[in-house]
Amino acid sequence: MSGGGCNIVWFRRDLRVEDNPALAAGVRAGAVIALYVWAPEEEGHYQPGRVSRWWLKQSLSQLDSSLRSLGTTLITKRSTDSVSSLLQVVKSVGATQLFFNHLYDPLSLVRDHRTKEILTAHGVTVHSFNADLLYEPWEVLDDVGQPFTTFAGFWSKCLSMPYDPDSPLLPPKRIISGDVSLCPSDPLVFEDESEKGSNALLARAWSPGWKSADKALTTFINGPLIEYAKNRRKADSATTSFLSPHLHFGEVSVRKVFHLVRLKQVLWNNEGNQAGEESVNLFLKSIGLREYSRYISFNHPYSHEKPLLGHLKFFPWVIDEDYFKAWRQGRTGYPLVDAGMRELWATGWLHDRIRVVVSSFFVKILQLPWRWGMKYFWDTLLDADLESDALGWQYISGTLPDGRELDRMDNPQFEGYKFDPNGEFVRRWLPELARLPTEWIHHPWNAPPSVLQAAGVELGSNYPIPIVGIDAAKARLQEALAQMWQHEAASRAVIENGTEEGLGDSSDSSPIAFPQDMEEDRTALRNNPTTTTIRRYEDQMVPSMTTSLVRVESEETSSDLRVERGRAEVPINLNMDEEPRADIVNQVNNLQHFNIAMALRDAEDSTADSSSSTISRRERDGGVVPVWSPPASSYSEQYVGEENSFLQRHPQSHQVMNWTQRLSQTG
DNA sequence: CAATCCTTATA
DNA sequence: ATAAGGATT
Repeated sequence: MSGGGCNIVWFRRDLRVEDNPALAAGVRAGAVIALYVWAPEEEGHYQPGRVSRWWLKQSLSQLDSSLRSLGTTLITKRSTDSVSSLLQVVKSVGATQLFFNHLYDPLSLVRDHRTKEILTAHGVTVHSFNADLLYEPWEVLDDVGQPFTTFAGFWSKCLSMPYDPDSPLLPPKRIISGDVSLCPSDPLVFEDESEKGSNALLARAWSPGWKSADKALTTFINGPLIEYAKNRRKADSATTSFLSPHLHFGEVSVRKVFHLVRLKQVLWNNEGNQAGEESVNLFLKSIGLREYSRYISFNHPYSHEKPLLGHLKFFPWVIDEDYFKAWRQGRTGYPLVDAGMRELWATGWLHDRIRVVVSSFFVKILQLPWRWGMKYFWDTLLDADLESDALGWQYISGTLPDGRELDRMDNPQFEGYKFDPNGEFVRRWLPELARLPTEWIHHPWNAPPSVLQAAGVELGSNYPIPIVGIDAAKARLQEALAQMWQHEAASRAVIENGTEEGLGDSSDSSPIAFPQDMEEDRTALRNNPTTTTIRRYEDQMVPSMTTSLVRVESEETSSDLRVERGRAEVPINLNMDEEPRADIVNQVNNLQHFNIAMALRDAEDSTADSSSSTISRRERDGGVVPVWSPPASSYSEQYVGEENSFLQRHPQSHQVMNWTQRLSQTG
């Protein structure tokens, strides 16, 4: 087939052939070149982390084999600028049309707009589609045509739209391939040597790709779904859908999920099965939250950087990298928090409830800047998703109109008994506490010395004393909030008096920089752009000793226990018992090195001085990506309203809402 | 039946 | 924290 008049289908986070509107349209239009462009530098701070890249690699390879069975292959390009890569491919294959599916994160909104402009200017017809949502953000409006500002309103509107979400499309029967020889693929590198060991562990628990996505969906709908309402609150239950990473990469379409769940609901309804109703509603609600995260991102395209409710910008964050490190490494002294953070570290996964616990602890008890926590989630979660995570952290930080109040402090001890009443979750991830009776498992600092001794727990030695006491945290939070409101009022007064802005605002004119060890080494990257980003960010590595291994020893038990617990400890079924565990046995023997290694790492890390350099470096690098530069306009509104200037500077192709006025009425 | 206590959920 | 709903008296 000659390249003339062929169509490019640009895959991004829609790595599937089923229910893929862009692919379907491309196939209908004629010969297809299926393209994936890997340009992580475009994502700025939010380049995919180790586990995301691990996932992506396999998902792409499965997409490629699907495409091959349909008649073409996936062309991959390594790039630092998607749009110019697209142009190159257009030229080399002589394409006349481009098809892609919408994304709603701030960078994609801008990049896709630019793509449309530039390619159109080059005579290419660009078609874009909704493949990620039940309804496009601009379709879901209230009675007066404004976007909703609370989830409840948004979601009930979604559920009562006058038309159903589009039905899932079947995969194409056959794809007429464009001339792929005109456009050779670049090899894409998604992991470096240092990451291989950590990544090897992931494969025991997860299998990326649309096939597993479909399987996970069916398994969930036919199994755990009916009990979802009951079970979703248990910290370590394997009763959630485990669909989030699949959904993030678009391996299964949310519309398919929605339709199948709805079918089940109808079925249960006809059987008079009431139990299923609540479960279905709750599960669909979690799908709805994902929708809402896109909705928020579209309507507030700065929400990953800036709080939606402006007052939070006056919050006096505690800039303490030792706190931050203790949180990341699960050494805060609060067992539920620590267990969660160790699970995240070792597996890239965390139950939804525990995400709330650890992030709330982060913001309210440690009072670290929420963006640090969000960035860590982004770097370490298998289902890292900018829109969802931004929504989650803003919810926790009290900057959504309907989020939690910031002054409502959650107590990890009580939450522990709520979500992990028998302490099983804590014992699994904190083997050093394994022998502590349930009575004390969530507050070892209160346990009598004799109990601690019997359990082999030495507070301050093999398990930390709480790094911040609850009472102290409460006091500090009250103080911080008072200060925040005071500054907020002062700033508003300044504006109302018509005084020139700028007073007292200077410190907030740019977000608090990430600690330096969180930043990519861009120099290395620029010198060698074909490799993945080099990071000095060690938390992306599984600790040489994973907690599961510690457990094996501490419980001095045989392999069958390991197998049985291993099932629960990793989210998805796999046959751990078939694995020869020589590697693990080896590491178990090195158990004692675990804490030492950590201590050494701490010592090394403390030499790195974080802070100031980050921002200027970012500014210098601003040419490639539309870098977020916070506008210098006033703070007169309770809701941060400056994204209008963002939109003016970075226009979007999708319809843009004038929601600002609407928002300021709500607060 | 109303008042009160208790549980639960909270995007 | 608090509001709603359920259970209890």
